[in-house]
Amino acid sequence: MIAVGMREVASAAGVSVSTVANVLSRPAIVAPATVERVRRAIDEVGYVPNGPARQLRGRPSPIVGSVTLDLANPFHAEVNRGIEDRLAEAGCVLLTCSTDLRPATETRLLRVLEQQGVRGIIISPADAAQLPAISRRGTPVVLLDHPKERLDLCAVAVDDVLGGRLAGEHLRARGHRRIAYLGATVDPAPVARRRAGLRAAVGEIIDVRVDMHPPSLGAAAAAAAERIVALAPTAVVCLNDTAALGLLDGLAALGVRVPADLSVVGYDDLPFARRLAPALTTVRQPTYQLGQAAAELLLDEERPGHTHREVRFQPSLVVRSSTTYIDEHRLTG
Amino acid sequence: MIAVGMREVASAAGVSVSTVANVLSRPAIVAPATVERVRRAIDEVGYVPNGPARQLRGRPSPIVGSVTLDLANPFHAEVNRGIEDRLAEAGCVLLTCSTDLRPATETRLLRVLEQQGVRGIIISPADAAQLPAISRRGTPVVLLDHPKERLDLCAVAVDDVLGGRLAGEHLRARGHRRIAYLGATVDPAPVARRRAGLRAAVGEIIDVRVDMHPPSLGAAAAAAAERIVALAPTAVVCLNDTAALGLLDGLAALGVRVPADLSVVGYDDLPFARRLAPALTTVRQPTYQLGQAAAELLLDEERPGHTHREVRFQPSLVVRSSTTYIDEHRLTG
DNA sequence: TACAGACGTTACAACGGTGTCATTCAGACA
DNA sequence: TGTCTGAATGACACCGTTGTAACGTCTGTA
Repeated sequence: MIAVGMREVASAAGVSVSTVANVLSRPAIVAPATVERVRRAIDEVGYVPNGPARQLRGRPSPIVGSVTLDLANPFHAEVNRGIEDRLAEAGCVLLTCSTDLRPATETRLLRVLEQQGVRGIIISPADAAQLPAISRRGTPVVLLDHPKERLDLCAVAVDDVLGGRLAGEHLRARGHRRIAYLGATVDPAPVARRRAGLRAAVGEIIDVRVDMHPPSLGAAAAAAAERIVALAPTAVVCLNDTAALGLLDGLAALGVRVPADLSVVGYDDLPFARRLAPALTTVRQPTYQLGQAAAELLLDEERPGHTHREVRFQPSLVVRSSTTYIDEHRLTG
Repeated sequence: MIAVGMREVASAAGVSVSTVANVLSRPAIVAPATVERVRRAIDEVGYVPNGPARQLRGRPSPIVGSVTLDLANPFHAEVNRGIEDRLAEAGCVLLTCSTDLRPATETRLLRVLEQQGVRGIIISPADAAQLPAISRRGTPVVLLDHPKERLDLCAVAVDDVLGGRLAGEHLRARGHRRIAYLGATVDPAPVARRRAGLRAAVGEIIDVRVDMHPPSLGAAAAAAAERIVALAPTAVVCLNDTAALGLLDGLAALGVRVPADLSVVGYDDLPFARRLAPALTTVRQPTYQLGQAAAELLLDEERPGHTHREVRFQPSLVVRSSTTYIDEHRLTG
């Protein structure tokens, strides 16, 4: 229980702490017999290197922090897998946390990560204001699924406007004119851009805004079903699949048939989307690649001539059976 | 970009570093005017405390590590929320990572967490062997969703045997006799116990084992559909809802109707379970409470008279439409 | 035998922050 | 005026690890 450090290893092996340090950091310069002896002593006394002390001496932290909006959303999990796989090659470890869309939580998490001197931060921000300062103070920051715009940071983003437009064009082509958008009272930037794309495609949209902080996103969407029905749209575009899932729940409870009475579009194409009743029309984002690109940019920050840049991906529409033609709707409804 | 430490703050405020330290740690003993001056200097020079240096001097880390089997599984996300909420009260921050069921990854993650001197570790282990040693060396470890058994650690567990039994009894009561179990080639301990409970309830089970490391769990389960159908069971119990989702996909592709041709049971009651086609019969675990209890146990580790103990929860069966009576099956099939 | 050079090992000073202890100084009182 | 008290501040050693530079030893050569 009492701390065992290099001192204990050294005395167990009958050498100085410097030699123990050498065995750990540059074993080539130590006599093989000594290396062996020290290694044995390390196992014997149960020595575990002290990370903070190493960091204090200038060794970089192996930890990269990932700050997500909602860990419960499998979208982030898949992105993280992309990040992790790339980082592992560089000997780093990814530790993730969730802000649940709360700026105060985000600030708290960022402060801890910066103070701990993590190797870098990959973040889907609720509020990007404080990020450039963190980057300037020396902790690399990469924006994820968030437009770079004028921020002096690296960013990986999906063309959200296009995503929204794809959904809108799909619905218009099927005759829909009264289209509702189910969003959060304060949409994160990328979500707001999806809405903008949708609006550009359909001319006008009926806004339905719900307070959806995780984990009640699904429940909030379900509760919004009644409000939406009262507004009599023929289609609803949801800010993401989790909200769409909740909405389907709420609609089912009201006896509203999808898509006969109302078409529903999601966003993200989560694994469950194609197995829902009805299978969900949604917009797919390249999640794994998004993560890989973010990790790549983060690692690039350490290279000398680095300049901040943005990598952009394209979303694609996945048409399933939760959307249908408005004429068909009129006939069957 | 050059590191700004207490030295810079001190000279900006015209005091010594000791005084700066005092302002930060024990502001009461410093003259109010000085406190004010130092605070201003801190903002002015953009000082951020150096966590590793503080830790080296004995201050505990604010970070608690959560090691999960599969971060993409919303089950873990919900558990983490329970942990986080409780930890936040204690001023801690939860950082999560995923082993994807790989013991090598688990070892790597645990090593980093221990070396960083985290405040504690909450883990759903793939392999619990190395955990007691970590605990003994001074990093508190709490087992999550894993039985304590003879391990000298705190644990939070669900009665997995009961969970499996509930699924089994449900199927037997509906006339099923040929029951398959869809599991992983190496089930984590709690999953193996679910199987044991199932077996105890139904007498004999047809084992179908698939290599399902995340993220291909769903795909692997889908691919197993054909094998399962060939074995002609009347019901399948899946190791969790994600596998059940994949299996439903695979069965649909084969034209097998659920539950008419085959009943399917999941485990976890993830949010999407009740919206699937058909709505999934599954076993629910108290996720959020599981997390809270784990956090509670972890915090208790720091108290003087602490002794390791286990907190156990009960699962419950949620019957939906993916399971039906075998007679009905015979008639309609 | 003396000496250069290679090799292996070690002493030491940092890294940034903290607590202990000593020091300084203003003000109060005899 | 001298002494004492208390508050406020600062000098310093230490936490565990690392790189540098210096050390000692040993081999081989002149």
